Amino acid sequence: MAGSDLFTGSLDLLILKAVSWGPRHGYAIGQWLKQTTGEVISVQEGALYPALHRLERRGWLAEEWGISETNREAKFYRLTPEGRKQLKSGLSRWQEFSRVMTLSLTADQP
Amino acid sequence: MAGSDLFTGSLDLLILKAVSWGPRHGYAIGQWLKQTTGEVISVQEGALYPALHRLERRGWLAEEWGISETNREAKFYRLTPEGRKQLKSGLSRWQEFSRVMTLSLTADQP
DNA sequence: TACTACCCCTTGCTGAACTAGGTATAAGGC
DNA sequence: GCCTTATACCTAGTTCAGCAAGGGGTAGTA
Repeated sequence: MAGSDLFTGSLDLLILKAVSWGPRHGYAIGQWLKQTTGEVISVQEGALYPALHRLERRGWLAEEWGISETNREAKFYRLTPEGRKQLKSGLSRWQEFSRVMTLSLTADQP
Repeated sequence: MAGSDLFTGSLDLLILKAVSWGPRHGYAIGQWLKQTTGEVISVQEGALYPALHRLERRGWLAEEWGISETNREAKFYRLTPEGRKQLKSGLSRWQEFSRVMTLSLTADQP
């Protein structure tokens, strides 16, 4: 399929979700993805950071330098109001999509 | 997200499913997709036909000219043994992916 | 001192889907 | 006979997400 283990387009949604509880820096977002999705969805840094910049460029995220929990410089991403709107619509889009997809894939001969 | 309403990579799987009951020509596959997925997943012909050629090139589909139900020339696609194997693994891949995706997207603050 | 974990980034490439066109035939209405 | 609609196939050019494979630098620890 596309790439190795991602259905393209899902990463943006996961990122928005990851920062929905408050500002987070890129590396922490990557860690969260790794933990919650396990080996099923693996996101490389070469995909993660460009995605963050993309979402920032669209105005869905806002970035700000700060200090991480381990006392290092880190760029924190915060969900903008527009980003929260996109998260909401993206969630319902996902639900509709996965519902229809599963329905089709388990359908009997028409 | 990617494109307008597809999660990239799902089309191949849907096509394999569409021909799992027996040979079907491209146009009929498009009609089936339109019917079962409604407006949620819209597949343009400009995406469908290249996808069919792609799957044929991979050896997952075999093509053969024939006559359609409406008495026209049409190219029928049949699932090869390798294609059936791919359908099976694609299905479980989808289940795993959608499970993890939904889990992550509905997760509470960690 | 070396090593690991943390934290950021880019370039070049592949490939799926979109946009926007094109050709041709059968059936049915006028 | 002619026009429209539905059927049935196709391609070229573009966009853009993700991958592979690198890069740099800092804090803490052995």
